[in-house]
Amino acid sequence: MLNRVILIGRLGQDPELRHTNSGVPVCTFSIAVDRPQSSQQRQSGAQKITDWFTIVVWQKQAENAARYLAKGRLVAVDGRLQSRSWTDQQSGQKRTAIEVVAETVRFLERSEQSGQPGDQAPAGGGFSYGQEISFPDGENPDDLPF
Amino acid sequence: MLNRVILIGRLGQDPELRHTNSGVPVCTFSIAVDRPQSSQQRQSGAQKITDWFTIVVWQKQAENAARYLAKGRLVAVDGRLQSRSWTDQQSGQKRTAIEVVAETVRFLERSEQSGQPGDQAPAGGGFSYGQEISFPDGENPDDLPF
Amino acid sequence: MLNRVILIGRLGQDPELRHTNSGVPVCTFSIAVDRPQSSQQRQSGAQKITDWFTIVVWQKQAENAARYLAKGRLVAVDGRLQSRSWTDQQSGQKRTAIEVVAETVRFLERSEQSGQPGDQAPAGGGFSYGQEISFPDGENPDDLPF
Amino acid sequence: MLNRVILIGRLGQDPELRHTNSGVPVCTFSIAVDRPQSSQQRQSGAQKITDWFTIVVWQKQAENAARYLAKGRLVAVDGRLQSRSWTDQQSGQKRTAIEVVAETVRFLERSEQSGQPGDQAPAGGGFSYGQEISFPDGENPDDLPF
DNA sequence: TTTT
DNA sequence: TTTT
Repeated sequence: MLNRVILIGRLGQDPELRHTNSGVPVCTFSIAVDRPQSSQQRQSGAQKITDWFTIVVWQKQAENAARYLAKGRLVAVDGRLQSRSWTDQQSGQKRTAIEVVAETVRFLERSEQSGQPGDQAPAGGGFSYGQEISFPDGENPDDLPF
Repeated sequence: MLNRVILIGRLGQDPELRHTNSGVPVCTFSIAVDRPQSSQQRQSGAQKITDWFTIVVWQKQAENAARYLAKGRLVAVDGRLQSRSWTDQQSGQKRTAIEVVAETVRFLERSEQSGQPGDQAPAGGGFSYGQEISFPDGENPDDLPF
Repeated sequence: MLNRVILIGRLGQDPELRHTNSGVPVCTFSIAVDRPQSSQQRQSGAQKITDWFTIVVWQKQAENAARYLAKGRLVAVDGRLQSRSWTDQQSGQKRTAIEVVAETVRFLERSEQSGQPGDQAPAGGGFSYGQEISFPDGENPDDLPF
Repeated sequence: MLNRVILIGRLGQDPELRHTNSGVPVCTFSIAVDRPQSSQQRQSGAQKITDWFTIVVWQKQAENAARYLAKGRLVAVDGRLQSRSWTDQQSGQKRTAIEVVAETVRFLERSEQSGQPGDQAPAGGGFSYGQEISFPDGENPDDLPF
């Protein structure tokens, strides 16, 4: 009934852009979120614990994420948790994945440079540091293409 | 760096209480969270989609959750997302589970009656409708006992 | 850049429905949110502390809130914080109010009965317990009518 | 019963550190949070709308905030909303302020340099970019010293 | 009152 | 798999 997730973390890899059968863009990437350590833990040299989450964005912000985000970038994600179940073909076991479907993705660092040749911010400053990628879809008639 | 999840949903089964090797109580349960449907979807008779999430609570609130919650109860959970990875013994595959470690669990319905014989709210009203279960642990030296 | 608020509380009064000059419905109500008390505080008979917040909902959910909510009802609100400044006519002082603009409002209790004569849930179950009021506006060209 | 706020914004001024009568450190600062604009609004040259919020942090993180934050810095705040009422001495009117009591404050930008002479990060890297300020108090026996 |  |  209520379902809200907010995360700040860094992309572990460049984002991946796909399209549903009907052509709707979907972008996925994973982010690393460090678990808070007490100063005691830090001082004792305890190893840092990192949680990894899969983020899914749709439509326009999918395209923007694919264009402007890259491995290592820091982002803030505001969205909802979603569970997806399927039967593993190999083992016949039922498995479940949990992903964060982002409503908004905020870039928390200026991308000094495009990670890929040809990647350019639109003229006129259409896309810049700290800007909201756009707005969520919320209702996607199509299944995820993966 | 920032990791926050808020969910409202209903328990799919009675909660399970376990203890770590060092005796720390941990309670787990899963909740069903209905995905919002547009009124159009509702009217068209589209089937309701439900996401299932595993909730983990520690220490005192673990004991309280085990005592006062039961299948079907409505709760609000405020916590953080956590990923846990392991290698499946069967297939040798690496797998990951994502759980919500609750800081607070709120009961949103009066429990008309205890689900288990012997379950009683403490005298003096120590535990009542809409009350916070207690406070989070945040730093659990022990691994999950499962 | 990121702005998210989630509250669960009870209406202090019946909601008020107004309309902007261009006819857009806006509903406001205030909710009481109890501050968590430690069991120690409770046992020591410390008086309960309650925070009061103003909730603003727009458009369709404004109408629904006005129709189905009433003093005393328990709701979950997911939205964003907003500050509004004006100059007090009396004193000439600049003042600021902070409100929660709700994206979604969830009814956490079945409304056993309408609070007002004539208030009826639409036939066909269009509006029921635990349902999302509708979806947010997000962009309101008109100022608040108060 | 549930009360959660997450904000990302920039400090409008340097933070202020005070102490309660019993010596507990409290730090306050205000942050500017830009309201999202559609690209249409941006292109039409609509003026940016900014909401201002007061953040309150206690104890250790109060000291850290006072030491490491400064006007203009970008922070993520995770906390709870609080209302505070008092009677204005001038007018005799009852007034209310709403503040965000931060549980955690994250610095989202490297502070290239201390804003104040004498401000130095502790040797040994005790306090660095992207680190959590510390943990909240939650129960402050003393009133705010202002 | 901030910043890009 | 990230980053400081």
